[in-house]
Amino acid sequence: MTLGRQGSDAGKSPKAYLCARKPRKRMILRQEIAPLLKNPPVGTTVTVMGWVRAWRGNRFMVLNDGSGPETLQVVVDADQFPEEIIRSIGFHACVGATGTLAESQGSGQTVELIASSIQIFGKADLSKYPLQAKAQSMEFLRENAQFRMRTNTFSAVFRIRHAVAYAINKYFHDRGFYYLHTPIITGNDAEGAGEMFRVTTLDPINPPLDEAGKVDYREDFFGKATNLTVSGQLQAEIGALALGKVYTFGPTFRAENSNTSRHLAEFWMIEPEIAFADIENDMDLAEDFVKYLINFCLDNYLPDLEFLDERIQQAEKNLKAELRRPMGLIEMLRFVVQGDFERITYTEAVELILASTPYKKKKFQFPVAWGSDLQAEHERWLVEQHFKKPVIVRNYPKDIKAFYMRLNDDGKTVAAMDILFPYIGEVIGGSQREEREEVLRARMQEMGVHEEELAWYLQLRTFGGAPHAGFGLGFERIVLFITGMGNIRDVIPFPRAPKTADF
RNA sequence: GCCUCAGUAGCUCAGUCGGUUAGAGCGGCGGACUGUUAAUCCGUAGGUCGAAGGUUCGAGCCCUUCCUGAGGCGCCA
Repeated sequence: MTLGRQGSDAGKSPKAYLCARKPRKRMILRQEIAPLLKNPPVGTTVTVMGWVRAWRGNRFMVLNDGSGPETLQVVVDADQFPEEIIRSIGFHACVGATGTLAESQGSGQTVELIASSIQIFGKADLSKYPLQAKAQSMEFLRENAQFRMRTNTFSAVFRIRHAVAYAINKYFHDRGFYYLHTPIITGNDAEGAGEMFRVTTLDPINPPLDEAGKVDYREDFFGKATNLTVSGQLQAEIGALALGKVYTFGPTFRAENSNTSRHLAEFWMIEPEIAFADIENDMDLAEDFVKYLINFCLDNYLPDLEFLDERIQQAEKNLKAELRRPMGLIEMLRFVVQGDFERITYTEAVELILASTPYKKKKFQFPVAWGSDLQAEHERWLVEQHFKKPVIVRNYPKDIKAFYMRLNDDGKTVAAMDILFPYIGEVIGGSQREEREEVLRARMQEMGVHEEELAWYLQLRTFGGAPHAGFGLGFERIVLFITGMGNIRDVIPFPRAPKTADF
């Protein structure tokens, strides 16, 4: 039995993963299909276990066990097995098969398993089972999330999701960062990143009231009003100003009524925070980091990416040429990691948009002016039409950015940066943090952030402060980009969004 | 939260100008076949047309409200 496959663990002896004791008699022993097919031991007896992807001609059973996108065709001589066994084989039934691995007589695969014994683990009654052996809509599969990982598309998506998560931890670990767990329940109401979910144990029908007749949170579990976190950044800064380089990687919650294919109410976010760093260091780290994640998937999960690439091309075959993606998935991923991201200032971005053809032809719906935020249509023009590659925009007007971002010498802009990707828009938002106590205090006042709530945050500047910077990467957004999926709800196993909390 | 589109069989969809008994492909079920590649062939069952209300002699189709989904926008990662 082997764990791990194309990753850095591949090639190690399978024994390394088993405990030292000898296999017991009743222990289930199987070989996983993806590693088996890398170097197929033709002529030997093997046992595989998985779910039936296709059952053709009462003779050919195609198995997949999730170890990769690869399938193994099992040849079943119906006369050699009881009818009950044969009748139990069907789409997405769970089956084990033992037999001899042989060169395939057919043309769709190189090897196949000639079954000598078959074990039915779980039948799937096709008159009731919702999925079919054909292309199904993403929406339908989302409603049947208990089964969707058995499909080619979603098993590939979730293997890639794993790969990205692993690569994140590996990247930071290899570079001396420490993984910091910031709180999921927070008493800060000043994180400044949108609407929050209230966490309470008070009776919602009959809550305790204070003298003013308002809900008395002094009687709540934590003795104060608490919420689910919208960001671990402020706490990560504590870590950076002690451990030097830290990152967080955990769930984040935003109670915004966002109905788009790029937003979730519960998503995972990576927030590195580094001491002794300015906005330039921050951009260098962010660019190197996302390129690493993409390269890791290209190097270790290419079969899954190839499947997803093929799937997108099939889906877009019937679209008009101008609606199709200009590049295939893998082609685009290679393109992104090969070149430098374009780096421009907000001011330059505004100038470029004002000089653009769509602006002159009044194709943009929203006005463009220095001081207002770039609209999605402007960002898309910059990334997809003008530069045709990822773009980092930095030095935004201070009035449209958060209080903790470092004020530039011009007094008008802050050292903030957004990385914009084709198709998915903003994938990273970051900044150099304001380390000058008096400037920070003034900014908090300006933005209406109460000092007393963030006294500890200000103290990081009073005592042993340092220039520092960091950014937030939306985990599902980068998975969305790497898999080429169209909706962020399809790259998280159990999506949470407005009116959506099934499973 | 806003705009647009959609909701008809298990799935994907067609349904003309409001008119008799609502259709197809796939899937299911029954059978045939057995070196297939989403196998193929024959047969067959399956619908409260998203919900409620309204207009009309008559509504899948028109009107109102609501629910759900998709795409776009805003908020952001």
